[in-house]
Amino acid sequence: MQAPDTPLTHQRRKDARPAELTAAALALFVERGFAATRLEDVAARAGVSKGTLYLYFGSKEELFKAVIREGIVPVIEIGEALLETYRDDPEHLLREIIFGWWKMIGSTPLGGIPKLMIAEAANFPEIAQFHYDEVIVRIRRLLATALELGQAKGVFRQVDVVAQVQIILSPLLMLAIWGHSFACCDRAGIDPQRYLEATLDLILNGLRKPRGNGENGDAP
Amino acid sequence: MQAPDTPLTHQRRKDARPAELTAAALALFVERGFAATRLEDVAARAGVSKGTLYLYFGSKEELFKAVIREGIVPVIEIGEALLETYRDDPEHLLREIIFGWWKMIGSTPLGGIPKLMIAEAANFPEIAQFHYDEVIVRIRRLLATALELGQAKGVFRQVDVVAQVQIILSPLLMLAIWGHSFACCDRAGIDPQRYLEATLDLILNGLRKPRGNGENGDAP
Amino acid sequence: MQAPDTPLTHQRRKDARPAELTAAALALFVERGFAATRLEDVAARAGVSKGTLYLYFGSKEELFKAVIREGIVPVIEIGEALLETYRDDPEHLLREIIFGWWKMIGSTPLGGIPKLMIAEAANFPEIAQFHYDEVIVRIRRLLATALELGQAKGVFRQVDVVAQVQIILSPLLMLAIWGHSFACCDRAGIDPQRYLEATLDLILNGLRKPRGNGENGDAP
Amino acid sequence: MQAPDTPLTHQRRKDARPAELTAAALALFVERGFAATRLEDVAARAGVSKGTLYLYFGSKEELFKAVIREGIVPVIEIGEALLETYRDDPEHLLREIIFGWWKMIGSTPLGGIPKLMIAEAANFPEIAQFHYDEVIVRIRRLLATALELGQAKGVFRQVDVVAQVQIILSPLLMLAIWGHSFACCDRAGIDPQRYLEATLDLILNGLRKPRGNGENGDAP
DNA sequence: CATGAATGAGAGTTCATTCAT
DNA sequence: AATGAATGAACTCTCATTCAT
Repeated sequence: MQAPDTPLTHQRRKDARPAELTAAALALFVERGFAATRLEDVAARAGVSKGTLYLYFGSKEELFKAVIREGIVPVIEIGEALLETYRDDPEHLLREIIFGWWKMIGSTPLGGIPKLMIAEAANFPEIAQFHYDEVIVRIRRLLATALELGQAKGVFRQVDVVAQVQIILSPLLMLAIWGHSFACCDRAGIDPQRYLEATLDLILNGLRKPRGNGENGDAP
Repeated sequence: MQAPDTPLTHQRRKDARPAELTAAALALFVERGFAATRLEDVAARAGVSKGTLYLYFGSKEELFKAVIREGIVPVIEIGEALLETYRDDPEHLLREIIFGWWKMIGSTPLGGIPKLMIAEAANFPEIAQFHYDEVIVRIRRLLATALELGQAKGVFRQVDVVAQVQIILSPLLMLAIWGHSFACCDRAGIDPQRYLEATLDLILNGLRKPRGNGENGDAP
Repeated sequence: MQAPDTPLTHQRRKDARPAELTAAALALFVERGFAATRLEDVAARAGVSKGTLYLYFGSKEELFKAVIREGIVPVIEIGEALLETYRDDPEHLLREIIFGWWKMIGSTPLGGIPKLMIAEAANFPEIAQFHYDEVIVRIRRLLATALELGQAKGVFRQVDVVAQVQIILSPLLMLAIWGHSFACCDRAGIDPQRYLEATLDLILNGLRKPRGNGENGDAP
Repeated sequence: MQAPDTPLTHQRRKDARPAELTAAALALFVERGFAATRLEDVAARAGVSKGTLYLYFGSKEELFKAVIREGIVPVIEIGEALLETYRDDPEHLLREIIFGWWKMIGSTPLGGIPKLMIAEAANFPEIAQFHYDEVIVRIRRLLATALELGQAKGVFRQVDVVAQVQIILSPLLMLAIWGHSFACCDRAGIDPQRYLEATLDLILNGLRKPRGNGENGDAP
């Protein structure tokens, strides 16, 4: 059975090229950093010649921008959909966010973006701003909504939501970052599932309203 | 009779040079990354000429190694001393570790090292290994001891200590990293003290053995 | 019944292609120089794709040769015809040569060729030689003949014909060159007609045998 | 007998370098054009390495600017001095300008600048403007003054001075240009002295007021 | 000790040229 | 016949490193 579409014709390649190139670039930028990555290596990894890169991206910086821009599209609708699905069960919602993030971002090549953006933020302020506005802010908002939902439902105690959101995100980001930095030094590297379970354990226990008495957990 | 510090000034400068150079290098490496930092800029920031750098460090990589090596000295004794001082009060110990780290490391130029090492770990595996062995492992051990102390004292519940140590470290590292990356995008950036208080709040509440009834599931 | 020019249009385009391409190339070579002209721009100016150029010219240098070769065809018969027409009136002949040259060459796109050839002569000696032999030498010969005619007729005094020919040509060439170089800097640029009239004025007055007395110094 | 100054010390080289480099660049830019000249060749011709160029000039274009800028300094005072010296003898003044120009500019490496500037004017409009304002305009002014002086003295007839200035300059410029373009094709190339004599001959005869009658030469 | 002029390997970028469609 | 995606050699420019002063 033949696929009905023309197989690997010129046009087909051309359409796929940008994504192939940004994928190759992402991998190398994450591994080596922007400055230490040679465009020739990016091209080679994508199976093309150095010059071909310039048919699709005007400069190394353009390529970098494209890499970052593509890294956000998937992130966005995922979480917001979860919000609707698990509106009634904040703890379950938190679990879904955390494991969903790992499945769709953290464990994929996109998981390298946090490391990359952190390393290059100071060198590319405008890209950093873009990433901040389009990714970070939105993820924080998602988490904040989850926490507030839990508080409204009386499941979570009153906490500094703004701070907690950033705190809760940290172990997730560090998990992804770790995999692209010290993982190789870390002989007995921990299993992500176990790490995420422990994270959820700490967070839920840390946020949960104490049982028994109906009072606020912060009261002495 | 010569003032005793006039000749000393010259001598002192000479002795202080390496530290001045690594300080300058640290600042720039953290800001721009290793590859994107020009030795000329490092020299200029330290107030010397490019060639002078090579009187003290054989190469750019040597300089990098020195920067990392110096970044560990302070880390080490601080915590272990704390361990002895607060052996009887694990919650207080945790608080001292966290705020002590911020005061002595996180808020100082050394606070840039996590960002730097994360970014360059893959490019310099042996330096990464060194940093991992000498810094990361020891900090983890310190925290692990604190947790185990708390468990032994019945203050903390039974948890996955290996995982929790890494999880607890994450918000601290991210605080330091943030200050050297997205902080400038983050108009309403949170206050470190507030952030650390919230961190401690989550951790303690998350680790604490539930009060009153002795029948939490984790209890032995 | 088909309109007879519909099929012709296609055919005609095909036949006209080389000329369209050399015209586009001439314009850009003149404006930017050979090395600084991109074949892609030439193709775009001619309304074809880059690859099409290679259907007609084997290389950039081939294209350059073609441009130069075409630049000579018109030059040649013009003047020699004039020679016959104005054989009896050397002053009129000179005027016709000068203004004819301006009308048919200098003020047309071909007027850029002097600038182009001057700029590239050293880079393409063989093309320079070709242009020299086929254009320069012939124009000089034409002018020399005009001068000699005038001398024979007793209208012009005895001068160094070889030198005067080159001298007389200079203002013409410079007029054409100027239009493709400094013209844009030259706010109060002079009108070509006025310039050519003044040129003719100087030349004729400079060549003319003094009236009345037969004893001008140059006369034998 | 030792020269009293330190021979070829570091400092001495450094002072001489820019001029050595612009001299080398001038020669190659004139020969090949700006775009076709490789900086490596410029460096080699000046006896330094590629990188050294960048210690003195920030880019190829900067180097080009410097080349052009240096080409004007000598031009300026020469002529104006002549103006004072030969104020009383316009014909002699003209002769001095023409032969002085040849000796000090035309026959030296600076003689390549006209060709270079003509070729590159369209590519570097601002440099062209600079050269136009600082060189061309001033030379024209000098010549115009000479003509007007001659007219005031009754030696030259009334002519279109603006046009004549440009016309008179043409043979000079073409002489210089020729030497850097077609000279090699021109086996029987004319001797500059003879060419300049003929030029002066044409100009003076062309400008001179007819003898005998005191009337304007243009009158019929 | 300290300097900074000089180097040259290496990276980003351009563009003439080719060739499958 | 015409296209334009792909190539890779060549060029500009950078910067770690050296060394005469």
